[in-house]
Amino acid sequence: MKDKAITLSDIAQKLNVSIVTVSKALRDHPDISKQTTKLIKKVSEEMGYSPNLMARNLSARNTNTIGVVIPKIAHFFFGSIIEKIYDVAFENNYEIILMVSQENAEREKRHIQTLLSMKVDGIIISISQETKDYEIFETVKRRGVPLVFMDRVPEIGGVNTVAVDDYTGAYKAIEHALNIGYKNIGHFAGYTKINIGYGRSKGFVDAMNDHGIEVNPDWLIEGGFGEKYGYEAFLKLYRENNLPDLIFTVTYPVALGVYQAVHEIGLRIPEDIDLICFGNAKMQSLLSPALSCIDQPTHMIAEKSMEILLENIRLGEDFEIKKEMIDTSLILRETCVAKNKSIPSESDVQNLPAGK
Amino acid sequence: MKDKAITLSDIAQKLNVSIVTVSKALRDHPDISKQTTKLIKKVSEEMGYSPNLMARNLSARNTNTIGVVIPKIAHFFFGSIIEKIYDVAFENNYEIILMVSQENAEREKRHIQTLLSMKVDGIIISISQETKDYEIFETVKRRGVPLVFMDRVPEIGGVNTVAVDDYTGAYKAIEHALNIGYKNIGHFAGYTKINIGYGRSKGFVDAMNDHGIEVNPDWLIEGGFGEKYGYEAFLKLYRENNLPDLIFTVTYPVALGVYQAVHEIGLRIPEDIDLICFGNAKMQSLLSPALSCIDQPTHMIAEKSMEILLENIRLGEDFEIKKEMIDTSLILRETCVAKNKSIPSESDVQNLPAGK
DNA sequence: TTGAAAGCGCTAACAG
DNA sequence: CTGTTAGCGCTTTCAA
Repeated sequence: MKDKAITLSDIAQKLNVSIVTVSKALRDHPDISKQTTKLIKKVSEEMGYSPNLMARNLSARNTNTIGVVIPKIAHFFFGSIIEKIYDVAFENNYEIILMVSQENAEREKRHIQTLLSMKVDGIIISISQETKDYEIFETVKRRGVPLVFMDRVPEIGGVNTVAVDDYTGAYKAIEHALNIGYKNIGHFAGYTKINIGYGRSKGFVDAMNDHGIEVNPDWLIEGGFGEKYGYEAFLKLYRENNLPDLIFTVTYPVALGVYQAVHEIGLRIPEDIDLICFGNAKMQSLLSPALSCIDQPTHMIAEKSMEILLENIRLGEDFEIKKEMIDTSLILRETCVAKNKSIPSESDVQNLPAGK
Repeated sequence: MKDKAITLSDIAQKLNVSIVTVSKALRDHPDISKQTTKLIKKVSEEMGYSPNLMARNLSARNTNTIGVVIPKIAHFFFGSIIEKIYDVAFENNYEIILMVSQENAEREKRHIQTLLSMKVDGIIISISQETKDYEIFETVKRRGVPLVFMDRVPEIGGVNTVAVDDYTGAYKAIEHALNIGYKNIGHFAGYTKINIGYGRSKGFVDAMNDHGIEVNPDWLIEGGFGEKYGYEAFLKLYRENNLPDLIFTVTYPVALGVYQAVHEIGLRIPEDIDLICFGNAKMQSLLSPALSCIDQPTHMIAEKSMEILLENIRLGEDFEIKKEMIDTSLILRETCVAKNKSIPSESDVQNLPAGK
């Protein structure tokens, strides 16, 4: 009933040539004459030949495949990065094997092992929020598999990294807030053990201190990068009757959690509590009030990561480690634009992306 | 410099046993004694062995790998489905090869061919909005590769499908709108050539007609499933000075496009124009006003699709084609709750998902 | 220009 | 219980 897949040998038999000839012809090897190449291609097309990649990759040394490991996928930041990675891979004739760690270090490790077993040509990874053991990354390096850390970068040397300038982004945002009159500023910091949490948190603290304001430790809360954490952290402060005037959140899901809590309690933004977050998503401009943020250009992160990885793959041993730093920009919408007033700013009206 | 990967033969040599013994031991084959199995496992662990999946899959007949093709990824609906698919795959020890067609039929076809070449054990696909040629799906069937169509389903027989009950969902939503007093209802219908567009559109038309209201053709606009289309369709009606009272959009991104346009123009929802859409996303409850919608349970779609596919893989020829229909539910928030009034409903306060 | 031989790393069938 | 023999489908020498 079901067709068996056509193999090189089927084609060879039909044409009374050797398997090798067919193999070469299909890959436009100069050994084979134009004429036979053409014939062979035509026939294999007719027969519905499709190469067995397992076999091809077993004898060849490269798979034209890139492994990508991310912590989450139903998340604008990663979704957007992934989309771009897929596009760049497609243009360069690479396949992507995407793995999702769900912020779980154990799972992440298994995924990397699987990628090694799959003989991917290179790996791009954004580590989980709980990853502490970097041994597996050493293994990857030892295997000679090109590796790029993206956004969430561990503290190990000799690896490619593409990171966002978290520190400066946070610093400038807080500086802006101070300039418009805020003093009582809190920070929902996520995990400060991960570079992104650390950089953003440090930017916050330094900006405060540089402006002669001491950080209130009650308002500096660690926890996670998701909504639930923002929701709970806000409720905690609210119950303690100890709200700052402005909260700077480490990611935008954390800010959404705050919105949610604020809505439920019946408070108002920005009158009762004002907000700004690290990370952009097009939905933020549709929130009410529209959420201001520090924008990380996801497509650039994706492009840079792919660019570095592909070059590393191409050059192999000759490649020199690259550390890329991506700049952020402050996008002011309707939050964090004036202390204790709800003045919609004249700021950037976000245009819709063209390709939708 | 770089370590070569350890193979079975390396382990065999070190232990003075045959390759086969090692191979069997590592897979807990009953042939091998507990003791040697234990020893072999210990040693290969120490040596850092990781199986070569290319080789394994070439000699075995299955790859424990599932191919998934979707039109977009940076989109709540698909992102959410994909996340769940990854989870279910992980639990069942399958790997996922995810391909993104970007709503492009040509690309979709190439992706499917690649998946066949990769010898995936099965394929789940949500077809692109422009897919017309179904020949490739026949090829998949002929190859005997289990196939499940998810959400967007082509009109061909003899295939597994997991679809949402678009018709009933749309019908009930419109019925609700009519009940609360709306008569001038428009519909941004996307592509009605695809099942989801067709079903939703038909539900809309039938509900209207069944309640004795004729559909105004000016208010029934086709175009696409993305924001840009919603944005432009609304502007078109606005410029023509021909707005209905309520617009039912085929997807939630289309509704977001409308929000965007409405904001820019300076109109208000729901006073000037009211909205309801097909498809839920947690951000909708944070919009102002919170957007009412017809909820499609993404996790159930993902689970059902995987369940059917895995069973089809397990049973092979003995499997009987399944057609699954997923029910929707109406979630009323702050739009489409009362004609020409902005009354926040007492409706479902959406709780946060636990696992975030 | 073509093809025969060898092998990529692994598994399945059989025999000892 | 263990190992020998044959491949899986393809590519890469190397000889004709």
